[in-house]
Amino acid sequence: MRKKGANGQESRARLLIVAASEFARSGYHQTKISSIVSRAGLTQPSFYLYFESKEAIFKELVEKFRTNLKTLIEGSRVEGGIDEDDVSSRLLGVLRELFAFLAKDPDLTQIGFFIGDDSAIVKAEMAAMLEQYLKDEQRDGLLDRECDMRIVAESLVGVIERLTAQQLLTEKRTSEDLACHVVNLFMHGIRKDPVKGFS
Amino acid sequence: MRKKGANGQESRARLLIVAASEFARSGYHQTKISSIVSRAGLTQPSFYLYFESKEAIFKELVEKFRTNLKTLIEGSRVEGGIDEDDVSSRLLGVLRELFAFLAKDPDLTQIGFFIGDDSAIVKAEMAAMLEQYLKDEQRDGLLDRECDMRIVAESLVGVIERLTAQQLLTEKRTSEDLACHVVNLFMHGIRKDPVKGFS
Amino acid sequence: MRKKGANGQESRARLLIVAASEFARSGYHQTKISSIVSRAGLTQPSFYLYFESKEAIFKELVEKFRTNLKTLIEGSRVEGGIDEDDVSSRLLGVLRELFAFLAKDPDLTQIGFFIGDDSAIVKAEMAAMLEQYLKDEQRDGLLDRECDMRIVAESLVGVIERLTAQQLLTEKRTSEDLACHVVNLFMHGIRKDPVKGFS
Amino acid sequence: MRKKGANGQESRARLLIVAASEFARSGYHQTKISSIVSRAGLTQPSFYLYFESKEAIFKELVEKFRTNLKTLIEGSRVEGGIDEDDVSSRLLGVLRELFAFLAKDPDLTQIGFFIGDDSAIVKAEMAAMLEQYLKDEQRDGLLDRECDMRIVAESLVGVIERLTAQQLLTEKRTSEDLACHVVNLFMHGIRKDPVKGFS
DNA sequence: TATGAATGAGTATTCATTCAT
DNA sequence: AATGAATGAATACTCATTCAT
Repeated sequence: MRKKGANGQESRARLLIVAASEFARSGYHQTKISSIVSRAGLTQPSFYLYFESKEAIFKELVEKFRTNLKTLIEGSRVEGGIDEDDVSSRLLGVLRELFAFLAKDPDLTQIGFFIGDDSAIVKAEMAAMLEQYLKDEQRDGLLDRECDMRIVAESLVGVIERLTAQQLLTEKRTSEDLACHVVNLFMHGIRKDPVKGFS
Repeated sequence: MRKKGANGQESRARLLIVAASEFARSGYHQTKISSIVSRAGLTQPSFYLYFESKEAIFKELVEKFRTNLKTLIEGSRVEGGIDEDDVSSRLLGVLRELFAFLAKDPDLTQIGFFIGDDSAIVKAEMAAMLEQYLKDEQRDGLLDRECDMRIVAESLVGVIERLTAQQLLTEKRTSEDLACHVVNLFMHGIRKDPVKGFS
Repeated sequence: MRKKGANGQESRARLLIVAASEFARSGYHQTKISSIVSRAGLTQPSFYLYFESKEAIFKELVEKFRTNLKTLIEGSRVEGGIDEDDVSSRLLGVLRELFAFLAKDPDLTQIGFFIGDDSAIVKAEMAAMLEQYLKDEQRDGLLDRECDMRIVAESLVGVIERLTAQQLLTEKRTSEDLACHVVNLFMHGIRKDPVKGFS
Repeated sequence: MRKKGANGQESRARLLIVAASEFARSGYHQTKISSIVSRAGLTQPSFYLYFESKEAIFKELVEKFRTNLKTLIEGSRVEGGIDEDDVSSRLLGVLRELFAFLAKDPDLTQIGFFIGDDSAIVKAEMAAMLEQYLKDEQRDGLLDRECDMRIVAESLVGVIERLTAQQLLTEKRTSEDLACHVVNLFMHGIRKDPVKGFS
């Protein structure tokens, strides 16, 4: 039987969870230490037992998001893309994983992908990664030679960004669902009568 | 001969311009009244001669953006879409106008489209408008029946959002250029060998 | 007719005076901004209208003391020492001026000579100055060749320091009085039967 | 074999030593309990096992200094002054002992003689003691009748104070050396051609 | 039209100290 | 003898806003 808060790591974890929720809802500046600690059942000085400053806990959350994302990307390079023998399937795999990742911890996604100052960097890295992927497929003759993959990659990031915020985090659509739609859109466009692969 | 700053409307206008620039660069909370007035060559009390509060001037800027946008959209319904007899051309017209609008006053775009709390509403309205347009074309048999135009419209907004922030406001690409690329992407996708109309 | 506090420079001056008094009585860390402003009839934010920080106002006071002292020393080199034709008289002149200076603004003396981190430097400079003066007189054959003027100068500073704190600032003795005693002590010592010049 | 720190008296002693070092270096207010205990290899609650408060441990150190000093003075009355048959030798003995005492435990000297609020009292007592001694010699006709021994004693304390801080604690001079210089200075002054006894 | 002067309300951070184990 | 966890109380500093002129 354990006393309330007798375990420091538990308190630290609670603070992280509550802080993520507060930052996600109100942003960095609006979020006050006092509300974090009160929701975590602690007092202000206790906060400084576990984190150097407000900035420190925020950075830790951002870093957590970025690390998770990096892990995902590195893992998917090896595993995700290779076993599929079809361009669309490969792209679908990539997007499915991305959306699934972004849906897993909404607060963290909000912070790392939308609120944090680093979110611009995160998206730039994501764009660069996608651009590389698209150019590889293009070089293999599997995608349209005429396309400017720079623009396509940026567009893809924009789509992911918006659908995540509007459909995924609001739970209107599943990551599976969104991935399919985006692949179709990007592969065939919306002209009449295209040959469909997924729907 | 007029005393320095003796014209109130001039001071008010200067404050609006400087405030737009500050808000665009630093966001709402980071921007201090003190820096706005000092850049405008006034003192703090003078600010309150023209605006009720910090929030008021910000809202006025946001409102200006929204009004401009509404004007654009209403104007383009009558004029823009009708004279073209080709779907792609019509979409191109719409996007060209949108990007041109977003490029015209970068500070205002930053505020109304990215910073303000209302930017979510603006984008939602834009998505709704585009969805309606796309559904109209779809009903006329000019676009793929299978497409979920809700998702397509949201994606289009995402693309506009990101390309505006990354390419348009940074002056890497022109609005014309971006409009072409987006139309191609959305009309044909990136599959190999699509029939192109614009590039 | 002037409203209370309508003059900014007056408020600033009042803050400086009150702060000097508080710092002198309680030291740097014990002195709170809140007590300074309340004694000056202002509120906390007003303090920051005139001074960057608590450290800044303290430094300004220290600097004021050091500047005053420097002015005194430079002035006395030209004027004070030259017209007297007797070693004792010259030393008396120097000490009289020093004590008079230290007695003039007790709070400032307390801060610059005893409390501030720089007080060590001030005293070291004073010791160096005195050492130079003594060595000059010694070179001219007017003081004992055997004396280590380094030690004498340090001792003199120690004496000034203590007599200032114990006798001068407590108003038990005048600067005139103290200067005489110190000159006698340093010139003749306390042995029986020395030839006296001042008493 | 003894467990690490299992001996309470050892921990207490360690705390005293570390605290003395910290207080001496940084002063009372700058010194934090947290740094004392961490340097002593303990935790904060353990501190309160041995001392009531921060003030308590500081006072204990001050008291230790004062007790040591009192012991010295009482001892020297009996021993130091009597066997010498020369005024200068007796004063030399007193100063030698004082400087030696002040040099023995620099941290403690720093605290008891310079930092603690009581240091003023300590010095006042020292001044009183010296004044008494000087007046005794004066009454016996061994020192100049004209001298105000109050001032001389205060001066002596000032000299001791400064030379201790500048020369003794910085190890530039030995206590023996300083005692000689001070005796010479106070006995003969710095006039040309005095009869010397020590140099 | 403009401003010099002033402030109310708020917020992150620090540190000595204690409780339960 | 020792500690992990927690806190009460205090303080420097910021900023939007107002008053009297």
